[in-house]
Amino acid sequence: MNGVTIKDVAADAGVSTATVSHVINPTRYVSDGVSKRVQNSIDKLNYYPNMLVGSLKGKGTYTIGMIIPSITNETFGKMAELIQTTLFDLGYNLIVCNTSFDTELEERALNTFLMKKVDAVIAVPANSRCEKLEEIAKTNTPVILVDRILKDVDTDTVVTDNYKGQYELTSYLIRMGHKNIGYVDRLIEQSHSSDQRKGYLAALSDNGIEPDPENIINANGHYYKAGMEAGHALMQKRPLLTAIACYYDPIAFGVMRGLTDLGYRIPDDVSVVGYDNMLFAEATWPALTTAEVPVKLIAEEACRILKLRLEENGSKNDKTNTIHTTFPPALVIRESVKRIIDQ
Amino acid sequence: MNGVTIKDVAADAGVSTATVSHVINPTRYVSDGVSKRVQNSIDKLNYYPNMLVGSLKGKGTYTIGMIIPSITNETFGKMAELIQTTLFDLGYNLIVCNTSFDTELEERALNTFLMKKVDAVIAVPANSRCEKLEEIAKTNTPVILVDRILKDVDTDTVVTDNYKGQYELTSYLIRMGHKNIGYVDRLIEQSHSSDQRKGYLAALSDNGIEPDPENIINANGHYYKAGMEAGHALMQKRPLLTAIACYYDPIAFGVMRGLTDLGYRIPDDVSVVGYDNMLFAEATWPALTTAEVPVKLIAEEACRILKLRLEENGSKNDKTNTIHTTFPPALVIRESVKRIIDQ
DNA sequence: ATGAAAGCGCTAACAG
DNA sequence: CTGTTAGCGCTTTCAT
Repeated sequence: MNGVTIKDVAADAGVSTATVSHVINPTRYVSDGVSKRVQNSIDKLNYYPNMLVGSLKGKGTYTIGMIIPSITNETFGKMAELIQTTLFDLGYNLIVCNTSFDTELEERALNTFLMKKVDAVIAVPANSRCEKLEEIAKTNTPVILVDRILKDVDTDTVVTDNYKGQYELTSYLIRMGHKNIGYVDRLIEQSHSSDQRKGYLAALSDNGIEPDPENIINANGHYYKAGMEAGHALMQKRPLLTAIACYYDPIAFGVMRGLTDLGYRIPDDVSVVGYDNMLFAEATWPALTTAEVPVKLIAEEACRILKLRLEENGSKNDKTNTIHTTFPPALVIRESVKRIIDQ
Repeated sequence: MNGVTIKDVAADAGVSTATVSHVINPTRYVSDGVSKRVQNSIDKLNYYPNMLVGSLKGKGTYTIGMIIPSITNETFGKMAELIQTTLFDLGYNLIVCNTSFDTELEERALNTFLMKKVDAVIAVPANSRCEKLEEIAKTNTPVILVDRILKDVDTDTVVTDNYKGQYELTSYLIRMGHKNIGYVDRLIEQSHSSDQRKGYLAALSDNGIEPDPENIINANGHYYKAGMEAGHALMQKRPLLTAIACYYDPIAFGVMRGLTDLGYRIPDDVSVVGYDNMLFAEATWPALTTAEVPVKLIAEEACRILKLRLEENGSKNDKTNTIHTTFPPALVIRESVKRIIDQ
């Protein structure tokens, strides 16, 4: 039976609740004998101090709220896990809410965070706007945006530089001698995806290659099948392409499969690169060259900032300016790109 | 600025805190005019009622604690996500703690659950024993075990029948004409893995095939590379095998890769089956025949039981007996098995 | 070296 | 129809 309170312990040990409190914390001297008696009662009764009460006394809840589109997504999942374990070490628990890109759900989740008095919010928002997050940001509850930025909100942000990631990947293709480089883009326009495409375009321009809109196609989904279709369609209308960059590993995998079905050999006839370095990218055939979102760095930085904000709130100092950290993805070179130029 | 309390609202609206409370909940009649005034103040001040206080008044925290080895694991991640979203609809939040199979971490997580007064615990325990969980199970905090069972604890359980899953998979191979069937097992002995191997062995015996211990090999890890090595080793010592069953999809993928390197064609020379139906199983070449853990059913059943227990606790009725549900995995037939017998 | 009691935010029983 | 107040579990002054 739970519901053992400090009173029960105090009664059992024959002391006041104050003394029990001081034994637990320990916030003032308690004689050895009394201390032991109290400990015994605690153990005997299976007493677990109610942390929620502390929040009534201005101590914070030691709970952080996190919204995320889906922990099932490999990148997001890793972030959530890393953040959770790091925060746990700092004495905080994480309430995670999956939003599946549903704005309404997102808002409801944030509302419960507010009612549960979370000490901070970590968000991978569904869209580029979120009123509730704007509202919370004005509050003294810290908000930290991860992997996605938000319009009209001034909060700390920790993001990937997808422009640079795709720029590097495309530049790599060019260094390997490719000039006719296709790009499979996502259908829905989001800030970070357009950054990625811009990186592809800029790399071409910067290397004296005129970008051709016809070399870009939109995949109809985020799954490998969409990649197969896109690969088919793109190669059929642009047979001279020697390389295809894709916004996402599963799409790249689909493109490889699709082109193989069409009789192309990868990478001998067509080189392919993905994006995200998902677990299976190492296991495709040929193994996929891609760019890796530095999830671990992002999670660590988010926690570092969080800790900072939490400490600031505790000491009632002036808030320092918002922090914006950007991490470039790392090029992961494997076997899906062929060098078609002499060294 | 947060920290707006019911008092602030009451003062702003010129009413008592009781009235504000009754407007929010709504638990007694409040005249239209007053009600509107209060609502206005609430909106104006951005008041969010403190849910944590309710728990002091015996209302529960509407928070559920979940321990899980790693949400990064595809199956566990799906479970956590499905459980979280379902519980959210029921008005509950989920505190997730990743234990990475660390018993000590698991215990600490459970301790904080107790101090945060979670209304229930959902656990995918790291091992077959967990004292803290035993302790909690004796309490009136419901404990629901998912995907793993625990010795010496009488709690509700929702698990997969891995014996049956592997039995079905192996029987399928036999129906397709295979008699020399290898098995790649995991290294570490855990209850559910031995079930799986037993299913393999039983399917052989029940079909008049004498199990041969030499046909079984232990993979040195859970990643595809371990599968490659195991595949090599197994085929080298048992060249007559026509099929290999693996305890886990990534291992099966590794076996396919490894055997392909050795010059075998899959499934023409050797058939391969995996286990878990991970996302990439559809995308391997050939697409992997495997068994799917019915994650959705498991999550739904876990939530159904949870709801039941929560309601019971509320109504102080007698606890009904513990519920033990088992779901069989579903056979997912794709292209990695060849029929070598006439219909 | 320890106890008594106020008070955190809110609800519900009691008053009017 | 609405207000007053005790009390949930705990911490923390203030007393002793």
